[in-house]
Amino acid sequence: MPDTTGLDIETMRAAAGEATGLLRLLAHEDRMLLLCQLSQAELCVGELEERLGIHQPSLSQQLGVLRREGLVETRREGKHIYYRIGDPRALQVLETLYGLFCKQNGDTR
Amino acid sequence: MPDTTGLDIETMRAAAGEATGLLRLLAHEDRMLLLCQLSQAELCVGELEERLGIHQPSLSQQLGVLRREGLVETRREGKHIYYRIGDPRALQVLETLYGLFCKQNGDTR
DNA sequence: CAGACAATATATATTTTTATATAATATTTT
DNA sequence: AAAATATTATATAAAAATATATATTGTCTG
Repeated sequence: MPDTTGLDIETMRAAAGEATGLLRLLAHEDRMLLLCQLSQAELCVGELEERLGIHQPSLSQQLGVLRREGLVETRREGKHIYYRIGDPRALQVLETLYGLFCKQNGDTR
Repeated sequence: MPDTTGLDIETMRAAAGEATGLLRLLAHEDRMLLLCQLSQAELCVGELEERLGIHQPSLSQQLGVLRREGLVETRREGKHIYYRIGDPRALQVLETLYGLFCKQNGDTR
């Protein structure tokens, strides 16, 4: 574990604020699933809807949250809008969580 | 990035539920700061209060949340109650966040 | 080009959850 | 019993989540 005790409280609070800001965005089941999908491939809304079984307006709303906060980026292709991860920090947290909650039980995928 | 696309949606949802459950607990500035302190040392409430400048009842309330959810464990010594981290998963997420939000700017501590 | 259709986004209202502050109470040691 | 420390209860405020309805944008057909 890294030693954070030397940091003054103001600095720590600032970092904690940033960190919790990111965590709040990730701490939502649908958004988490969206990001997991997007960590594997760029996908359009319809594909996400099909894979996750989330109703379109909910989907679009959560994608909107992620977009406004910079966690995902988009690209339009005809009537489809493709989403991809746009924040490497989110990706790294996702990776840690994968190790903790998905990889257990000898699944060495 | 690990490949999660092969997991069926039910399994993914279950894992996402667990993961977001943990994240919700971490996505709170005071709780985050508490856990950061406790990642370095076992501390009693008074010490936490002094280090973080959080009012005692707020502190106790958030410690209560963390305790009920198993993220921290306690030990009594006289009139003091010492807290320590009780969930290795929390520790690992904290470590990732430290790398992303605290270690930047050439701080090689 | 108008009109229809398909994909995605936004707005709004409602409910639920979470946070915050204060006050009151409990526990343990001396 | 008193002092120090910690916990719980309660009320209020603020923030998120959810569902439903509606709007926008682009494409294709006749």
